[in-house]
Amino acid sequence: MAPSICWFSNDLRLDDQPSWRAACERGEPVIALYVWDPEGEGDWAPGGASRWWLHWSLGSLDASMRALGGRLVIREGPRAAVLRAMAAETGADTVYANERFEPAARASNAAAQRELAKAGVGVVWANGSLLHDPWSLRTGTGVPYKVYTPFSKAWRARCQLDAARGAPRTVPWFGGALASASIESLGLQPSKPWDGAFHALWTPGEVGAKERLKAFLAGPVSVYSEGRDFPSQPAASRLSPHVHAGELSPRRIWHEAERAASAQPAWRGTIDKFQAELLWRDFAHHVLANFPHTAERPLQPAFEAFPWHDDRQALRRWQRGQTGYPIVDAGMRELWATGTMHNRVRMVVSSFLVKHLRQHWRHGAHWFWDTLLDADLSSNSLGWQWSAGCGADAAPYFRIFNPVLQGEKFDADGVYVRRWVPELSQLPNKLIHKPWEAPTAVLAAAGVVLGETYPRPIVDHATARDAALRALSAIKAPAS
DNA sequence: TTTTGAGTTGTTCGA
DNA sequence: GTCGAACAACTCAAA
Repeated sequence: MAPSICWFSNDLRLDDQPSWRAACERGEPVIALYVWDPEGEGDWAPGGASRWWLHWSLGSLDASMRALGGRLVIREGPRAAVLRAMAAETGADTVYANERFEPAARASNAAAQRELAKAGVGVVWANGSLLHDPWSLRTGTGVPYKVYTPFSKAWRARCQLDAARGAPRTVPWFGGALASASIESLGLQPSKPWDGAFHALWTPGEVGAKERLKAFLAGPVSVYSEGRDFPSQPAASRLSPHVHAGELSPRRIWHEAERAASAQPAWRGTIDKFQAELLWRDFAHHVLANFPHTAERPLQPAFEAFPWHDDRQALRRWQRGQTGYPIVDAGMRELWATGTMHNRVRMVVSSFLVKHLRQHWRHGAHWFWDTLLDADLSSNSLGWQWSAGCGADAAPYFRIFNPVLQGEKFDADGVYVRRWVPELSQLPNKLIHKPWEAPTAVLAAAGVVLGETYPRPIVDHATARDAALRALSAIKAPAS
């Protein structure tokens, strides 16, 4: 019988990996293949931070396979051509792969499948990245959901979650010699070294992912529901980059969380909250898969006419964490230094960009895409459109975060700001989120010179808020 | 078809 | 300082 190819993409794991299991269980020789094909991702080729992660995650997967007596074969080029060539080279007649749901990836995967069919090679698709496929859940009238709550209710009522299945015990490795590109040759590492702090914070790969999940469910999850809004508390799971790379299956996470809840009944509520985030992730994929234009354009058509500003200088100051609003700057600097940003702060900085600076949400989406280790097209698009008020379940027009109040509420002791904006660290708690209100003597004592050691606010909150509200009313009720 | 209740994460103002 | 209401009107989803 002919060998088969297991084609890896955003599923860089062996545990609960349906296409890997299917390929191994077929019993014929298996080739484990990763194809580096950024062009197949359309306008959303992996950003810098995602590439950094991918580099190490591929290494981890290859190491796991070598420990099992095999290896990961890596090739570069258009997926259709690479897969077809590999099939021709090995005589493989079947490709096993997990589906992708982002519009460009879906299209190029479909094209690859057609190309393979011409050569008599079949593709067997599985879903390894979502709890549930994004197509079958529909409202009573048969259309996709646009609101999270009914989506989640329908999910809980109608979706059965299969058990997670461990890695296959034996792998019938393909015996022939196959050329493989080295991971280094893919050029995934940054040319300028901005990833200095990453290694201390992250362990890309399935092993690190499992450890982090275990550690999270052993303790921090118990305070997740109350603590997750406070950026200086260690209550976040920090699993998202692992999930994005596919090093953990969402199904595995769900079941492990369920197990923790059974062992600790008092944690039921907080674990519900945590599991709901997995449903949000599914919801984001549901929205992008069914409304494929929403990576670029607003779900709500009225927002096509929104009067965005185009101020490169302001955008740059936002990106660099130089807006003069400490909580915003702390978040943007955390992002740059660590490849992540606390969720609460993501909302604050995105609201600030689209409401206070009135820069198009796409600018923010692109910056996050390049700098976030967990950059996920579905979640990123949903999140930015939510912040801008133009997407599914969007924030109401009047919900404009006040960066001072957000700081005072969620970083009352200033621990988060002091960590990321050290030039303000000597200010007292009462002023750390609004240094421009500090008396001269206090500023001097703290070694702060506004406009020199730390910027003055780029915009006045009240003024910017009013302008944003006016802009929003303009697209809802155009002046006649 | 029409109606009804609701909509992740907020702020401001006036009492 | 605390508290409740207002902040548009619309869209979504289900009854």
